Amino acid sequence: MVRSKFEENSCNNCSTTDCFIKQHCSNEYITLISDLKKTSIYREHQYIAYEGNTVLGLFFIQRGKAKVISSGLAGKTQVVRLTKQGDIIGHRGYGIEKYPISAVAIEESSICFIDNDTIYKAFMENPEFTYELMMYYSKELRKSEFKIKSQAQMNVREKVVDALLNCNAHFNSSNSYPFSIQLSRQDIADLAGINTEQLSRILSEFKADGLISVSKNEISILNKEFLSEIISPFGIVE
Amino acid sequence: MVRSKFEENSCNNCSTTDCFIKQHCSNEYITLISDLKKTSIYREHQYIAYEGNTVLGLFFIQRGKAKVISSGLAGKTQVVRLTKQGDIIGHRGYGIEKYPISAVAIEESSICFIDNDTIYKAFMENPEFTYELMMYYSKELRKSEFKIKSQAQMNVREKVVDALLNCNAHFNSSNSYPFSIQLSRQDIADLAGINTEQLSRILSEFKADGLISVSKNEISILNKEFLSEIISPFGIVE
DNA sequence: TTTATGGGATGACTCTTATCAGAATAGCAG
DNA sequence: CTGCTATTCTGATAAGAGTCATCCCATAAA
Repeated sequence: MVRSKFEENSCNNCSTTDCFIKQHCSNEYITLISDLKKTSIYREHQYIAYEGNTVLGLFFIQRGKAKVISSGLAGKTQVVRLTKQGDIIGHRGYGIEKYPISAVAIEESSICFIDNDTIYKAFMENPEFTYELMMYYSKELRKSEFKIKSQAQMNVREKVVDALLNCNAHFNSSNSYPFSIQLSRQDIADLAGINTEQLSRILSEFKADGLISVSKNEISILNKEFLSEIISPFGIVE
Repeated sequence: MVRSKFEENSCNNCSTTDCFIKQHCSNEYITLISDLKKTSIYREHQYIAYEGNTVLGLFFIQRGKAKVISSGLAGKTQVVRLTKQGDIIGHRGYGIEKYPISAVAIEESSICFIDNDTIYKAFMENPEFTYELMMYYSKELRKSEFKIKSQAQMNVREKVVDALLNCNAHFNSSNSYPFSIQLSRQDIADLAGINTEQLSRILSEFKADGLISVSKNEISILNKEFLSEIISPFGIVE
C-alpha cells in the first residue's frame, strides 16, 4: 500500500478513480484544484473535522475509511454515517459557519482538503460537478431519512441488523463473504443507536443462529440474506 | 385567498417570492419553465406523491402545506418532514426510479410540477440554481441527521418538544405566540416517532405546566423558550 | 510465568415506553 | 337536542430496553 509522494499530490496522477473532482470537473479545473488542495494522512482515531469548528472547506477521502459522529446528551455519541474512499466529508456543514459533526479516521486515511473559495468557483464553472454533488446529497438524504425511520420504529434486534448491513454496504465493496467488520462494539452500538450491552446480547443470539461468527472479537457477516430478511419489512435503501 | 387563474399559471406573475425557480433561474428559464410546468390544487389529505411510484419530476409548493411520510412496519407511519410554501417535494427521489416517500397536503395547496427533463436542463444552464438547490439539500441533510440523533437519544418527552418546535419552525413564519398547530395527534405522534397515548400524556403535562394550551383539541404553543430549554442540551438546528 | 488492563459478555434489576382497555370529549347528522 | 362516530385522554399492565455489577478473555507488561 505504499504510494509515492508524487502520486499522492497530483490529481492527474491520483489512482482514486471514484473521486468527484476527477469524475466531474473539467481538466482545467482538475489542474487548478490539484494545485490548491491539501492532502494529509490521518492515523486511526485521528480527528479529521471537529464538531463546532469553523467550516473552511470540503474533505474528499482519497484512501481510507472514516466515521462521522455527532455528540448528544450525557456524553452519548451517535455515529451518523460511515465513509470510504471517494466519499465526501464536511458537505453537511457546507453553507454554514460551524461543523455540526465530527469526523474520525477508522483506519489510516489519505484525505484531500479543498477550501470554500476554490470549491465555490468549481461549482459555478462546472455545472455537471455541482449537479452530481447535488445527486450525492440527494442519496445521502434518502439514506438519512431511512435511518430516521429505523431509529423510530426498529427494535434493538433490527437496529443491530441495520447497523451490520450498513457496515457491509459501506465497506464490503467486493460483496464477498464472510466479511469482517473492523469497528469496535462501541462504534457499532453508536451506529445502531443502542448501548454496548444490548449489542453484545444480540450479537450472541446472531452467533448462535449462525448469522455471524466472532473470532478474536472481530465480527464476520456470514449470510447477508438472512440478516436482510430480519429488516426486510422496512424496505431497502440504496 | 382567491387568486386569479392568470396569477396561478404564469411564473412571472406568481406572488410566491420564495420560489427557487424565481430566485435563482435566469429570466429566460423562468419563462421556459413557466410554459412547461403544471400547477395543480390539492385538497387537505390529498396525496401529492405516492411512495413507490415512478419519479417524473419535482414539486414546488406555491402555496399551502404538506407532510412527507414514509411507511414502516405494521402499518406504522413516520412523518419525515413538514413542508410549506417555497419548499420542494420529491427532491429525495430525484435521481432514482421510485419515490421513497409519500407527500400529503395538510391544507389546500397549490403545487407546481416540473418534469425531469426540464429541470435537468435548468440545472445544466443555471449553475447558481443548482448550487442553491444543493445548499437546500445540505440544510435538509443537517436537519435530517439531527433528527436521527433525536430519535436515537431523546426520551418521549424530549421527542414531543422536538416535534412541537418542528411544527413551529415550519409553520409559524411570523414567530408570533400563542401559535396553534393544525396537525392531528396522530400526525404529531408520527412526527415525534412515538404513539398517540404517550403524546397525550406528555401534552397533558405540558398543559399543566403552562407551556401549551389546548382548546377544541387544537394545541397552542404559549412559550417557545421554555419548550426549547427542555431539549437545549441537544443543541439547536437551523 | 504472573499480573494488570481493557474490551466484551452476561445476569439481575429498574425504568421507560408500548400496548390494551375503557372513559371522556369533540364533531356531526338528523 | 339526541344519538352516533371518531378522536383524544387516562389508567393498568406488560414488554422492552437501559443500567449496574460482575465475570470472562485477550493482549501486553512485568
